[in-house]
Amino acid sequence: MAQQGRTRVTSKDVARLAGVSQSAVSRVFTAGRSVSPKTREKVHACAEQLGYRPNVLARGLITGQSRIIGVVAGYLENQFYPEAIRKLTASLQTKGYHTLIFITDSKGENMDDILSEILDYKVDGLVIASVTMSSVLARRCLQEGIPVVLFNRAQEDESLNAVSSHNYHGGKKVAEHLSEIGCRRPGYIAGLETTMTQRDREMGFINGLESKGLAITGRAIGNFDFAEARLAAKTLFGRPDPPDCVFVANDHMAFAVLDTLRHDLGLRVPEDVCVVGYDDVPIAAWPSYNLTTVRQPINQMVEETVSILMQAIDHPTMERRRIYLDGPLKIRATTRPLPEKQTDRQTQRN
Amino acid sequence: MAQQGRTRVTSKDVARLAGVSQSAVSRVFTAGRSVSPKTREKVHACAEQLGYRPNVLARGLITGQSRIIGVVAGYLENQFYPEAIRKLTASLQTKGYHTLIFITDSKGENMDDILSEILDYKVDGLVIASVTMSSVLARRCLQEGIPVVLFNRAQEDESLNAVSSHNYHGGKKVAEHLSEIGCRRPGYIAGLETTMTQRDREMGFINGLESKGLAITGRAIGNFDFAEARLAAKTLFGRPDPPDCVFVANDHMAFAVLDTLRHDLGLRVPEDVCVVGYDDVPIAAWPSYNLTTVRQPINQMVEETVSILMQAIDHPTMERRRIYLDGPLKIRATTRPLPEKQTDRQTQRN
DNA sequence: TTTATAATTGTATACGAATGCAAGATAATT
DNA sequence: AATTATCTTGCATTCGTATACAATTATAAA
Repeated sequence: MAQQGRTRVTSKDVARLAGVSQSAVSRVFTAGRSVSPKTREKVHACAEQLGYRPNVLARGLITGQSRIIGVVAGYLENQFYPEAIRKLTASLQTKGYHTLIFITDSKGENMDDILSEILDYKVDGLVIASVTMSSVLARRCLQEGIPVVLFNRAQEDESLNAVSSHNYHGGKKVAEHLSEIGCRRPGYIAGLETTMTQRDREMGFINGLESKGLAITGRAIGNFDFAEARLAAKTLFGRPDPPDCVFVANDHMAFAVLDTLRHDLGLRVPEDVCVVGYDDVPIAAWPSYNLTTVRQPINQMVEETVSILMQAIDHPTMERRRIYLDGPLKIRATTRPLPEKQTDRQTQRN
Repeated sequence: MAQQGRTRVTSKDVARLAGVSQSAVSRVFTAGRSVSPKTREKVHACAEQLGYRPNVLARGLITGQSRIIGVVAGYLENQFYPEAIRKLTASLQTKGYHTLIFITDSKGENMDDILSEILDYKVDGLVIASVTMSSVLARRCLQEGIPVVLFNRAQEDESLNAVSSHNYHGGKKVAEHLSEIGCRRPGYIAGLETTMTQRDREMGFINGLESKGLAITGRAIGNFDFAEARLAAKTLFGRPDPPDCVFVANDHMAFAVLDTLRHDLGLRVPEDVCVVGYDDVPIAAWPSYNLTTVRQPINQMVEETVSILMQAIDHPTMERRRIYLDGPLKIRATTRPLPEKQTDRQTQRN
């Protein structure tokens, strides 16, 4: 009774109208099948007249391909993710795929349930952005032959494909830049400690500093959250002998830090403190922030992700791939320009 | 050959293992079917062992319900939409539905093609955010019995459900507030002229001003775009006798306007110019902006949207509903506080 | 214990489209 | 014109699950 209004037009209806068999209609709508021009034309006309389009779900039942890619994300407050999802969706659309979105809470607690639901849809592939999945689930995907790509998160699990920027290099570049412009007391505001993204960025930063004879003088945890990052900034800069610069694990937190430095603590950026973020989301270029940051090569990342998915779908035996893309440091106005007389400062240090 | 790796577990496999019929297995996984406790338990155990879960697509073929809701959006730069999508997805997830996302370019040019693709998935419902759809497509949805909800966009097409905030009221509130704090030369920066959202906000603003004896003294077009809004602000405030306040058709543009006023034109907000936006996205509360704005009751909007969808799915004959929700004006720091001696200014005006 | 009633189960079929196969129609070859 | 090779086409079956129907079993009533 709930179906009353529906006028489901099927291939049979078209076939009847066109005076051909159902399989003829099917062939007209399947690329690479041989159909005579005459039949093709007739079927197309009838299909148009009835408003017929093949039922993707029924087709998927036969071909075993749903042409759906699952995308798991939480944490959409960080502009990086909507941006990534948009580009991913757009790119997949051109390949004839569509994205089924699954939202986890930021912590990714319900991740496993969510993923079970995804598998119910027999997705052809899976992109996981910014949340952890249990290795049990990972194994299930492998077993079911569903390609998985971890996006913007490296993972211990060696069996999964992954695409991310080279976080270690990025962190190192930040260290070198801050050193060059004469900063001597670097601070660090960390993201979620459980993520590799966080750890790699910090390690790169620490090692980069070390090679310049520097070390982190203060550290606080922002967990990739705006409000927590504000608190972290207050803590870090509230004590005596605060840092003269700070690397914040991503842009989203860096905005919070900038706001806190300027509006709550009355510090000037970059005169009193230099700030560097990571991601280069569009907001970073807005005049209010004009943030120096490491750019994530998001277009390439999306491209690689799609490319891996397509290949893995065609060749299930493909060995897993891990791609790390380098992004440039985009220098804007939250760090000082290279000083001419840097040596003055250098000597001061001794 | 592409299927090699897959171990598709079907209800038949479970049935065989459990020593029951396929239909028994089906009944165990279909709510409200009568199965003996013994069978249920046995089937559950076997299903678990094999890792079986019903194929949603195959199920959908029979029941005519895909449990997929299509969501069409473009313009994800505006934080309002990721936010809305997140809440919508989360809410639908709790009802056992999932969202298939379709991205249009901001102008919504490929809208009709996109929508055709959506219909191929036999979605149970459709949420359209911020883009226009042709009435041809609208009619097709109606004809196929697919409920459509326009989200945050009113539309001429009377046949479709719609949920949005009461843009006219919102615009009016802004006018009243600006008048109360003593502004006398209001400017307006418009969104996309083709949208009702834009028109309603402006009409409300104009009529609100009128009732206070005021009128718009300057107008420029930002088309809901950050860069265009910056240009609009430059134009509007670059000429002699510029406005002393400006209502910007949404927050996303308001940030651009604020940045331009402060960083390019050297104007102080709110001392020289007051600025009001629309949406109250999270960024509006960030210290750098601290924007006075009309709040969109996004939670209620999502709730209503889901509620309409669920009802329309259960009762296809339901008459279409249009919901306009009022949101409060959230006063922050881009408008002056109520002046004590407002009468001084009043007299100046004459 | 017998009969009436309800609960459970299996059988067979349908959903809508794709495809292997064999038959029929066309075109190419001699 | 006869023969062979190539296209097209329809028939029948399949994908994985739900469901109407009939058959069976368990339960309640007599």
